[in-house]
Amino acid sequence: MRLSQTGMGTNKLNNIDKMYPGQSILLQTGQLVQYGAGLFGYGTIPLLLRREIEKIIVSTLNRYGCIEVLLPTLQPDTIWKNSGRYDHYINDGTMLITESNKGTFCLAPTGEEAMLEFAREKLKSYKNLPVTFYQIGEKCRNEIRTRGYLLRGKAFPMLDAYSFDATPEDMEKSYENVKKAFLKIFEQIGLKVITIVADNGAMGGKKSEEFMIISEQGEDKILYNEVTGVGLNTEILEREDYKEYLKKEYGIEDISGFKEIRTMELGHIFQLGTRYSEMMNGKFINQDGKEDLYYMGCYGIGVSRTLAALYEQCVIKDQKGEPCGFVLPVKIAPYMIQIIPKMDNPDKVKLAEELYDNLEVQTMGAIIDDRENITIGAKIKDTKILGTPYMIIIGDKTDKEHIEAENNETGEKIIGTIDEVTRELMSRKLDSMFGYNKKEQI
RNA sequence: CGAGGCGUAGCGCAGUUGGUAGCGCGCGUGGUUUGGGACCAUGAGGUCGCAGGUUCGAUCCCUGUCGCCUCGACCA
Repeated sequence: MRLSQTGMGTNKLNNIDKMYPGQSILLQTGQLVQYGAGLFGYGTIPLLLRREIEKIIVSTLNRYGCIEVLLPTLQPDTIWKNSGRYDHYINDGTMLITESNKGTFCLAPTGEEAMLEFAREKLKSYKNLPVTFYQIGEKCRNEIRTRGYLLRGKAFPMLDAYSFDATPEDMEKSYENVKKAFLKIFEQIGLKVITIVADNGAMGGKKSEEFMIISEQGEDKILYNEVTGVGLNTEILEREDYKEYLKKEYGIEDISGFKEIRTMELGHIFQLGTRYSEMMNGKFINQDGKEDLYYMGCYGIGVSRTLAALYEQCVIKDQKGEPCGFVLPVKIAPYMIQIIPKMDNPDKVKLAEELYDNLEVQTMGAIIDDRENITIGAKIKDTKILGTPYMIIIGDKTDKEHIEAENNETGEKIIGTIDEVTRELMSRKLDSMFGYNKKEQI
């Protein structure tokens, strides 16, 4: 990418939001644009980073046997009326609708209804089961209170997966399968998550767990045992039968050693049982030739929330301790290297272009900062604004035989000829990718 | 929906005890610069969120309204 084509000027940060420094930087530098409470536009780097997250989600779920599909966000009101959730979602203000001369349409806040319609067409026999379908699509929820920019928005990309099984035992297996996949996904993205027990009340199933990262920026309070790693959402304690529930479903007997901590919810999984199949007539033909209801599970990851969490985790600080930008992990950074040529020296520009072509051919993802009349110092700072992990300055001291790539996080320098440096960067990129592929075992 | 805060240039903010506005950064132009956020000169850019009211006159005071942020309530 040529920075001269992006409209990016130089950026100076002011008054960074202490609560959400990462997203504050994105907004101040125009990488995120706010249109209203909970409504955001994405600049190219956050968008590409979001795609990287989505790629990890898709490739992992596929490896765990799930099938990707895509459902519409704009849906006819009839499917919501059929499931009986139309009034509920309209009354509590969550679901946005739009009237037209062809009837009323709903902007889907979640996907159970549409996915059940989709699945019912195909999963007519027990021989078709088990199946887990998923999509990554835009969800719309008119949240009564948005919060933390991307962390709780009104329109946001979400992964939602739905499993269909013939028996409760199989549902349990599907649930555990997706749970394992989710853990793998967050591991690959580079976020440390814990799974905790959640209240399944609203969804009406048996078990429910949340994927949390421990963070003061989160809006959830959980009880957590640091020694055993067992945690639960405090909302559980509102259940009258919470003691029996924790013991029976999760084997948790004593919560006296649990401490209250703040967390950010990135994913949530549920065993739904037959609740939705009952409401929407989700049936298949069993071995005896009779109709049975699907046992379902549903599973979600907030993609934009995960993106926000990742950015917040990658914030770096200057000497004064003030947030000054990001360094994204090599594994997932849309662009690995930023090349900064000395623009008034035609030879150096030519060398920089050669290096840029080299890196692009190697598909490493390179940015060349070919903006005119911006000092090298300012361009160096801007590599941190974009979060590029490495930079290479092509200045007076640089030539084909002597190039330096600097790691933006550690300051470490890779020095060598243009080919040597390219090769070293390439191998680091491959290592970061291969590193997790190698470990991956189902 | 309850409580609090804030709406003034693209961004971050001053300010006017009422006389229609400034600063820093950014942006345009000319020049000098170019290895860790350069400098000089010179410009462009704002019906001070919106609507009423008080007043000779409102960005400022009053009322209403809309928007945004935070805390709470809520949250598949």
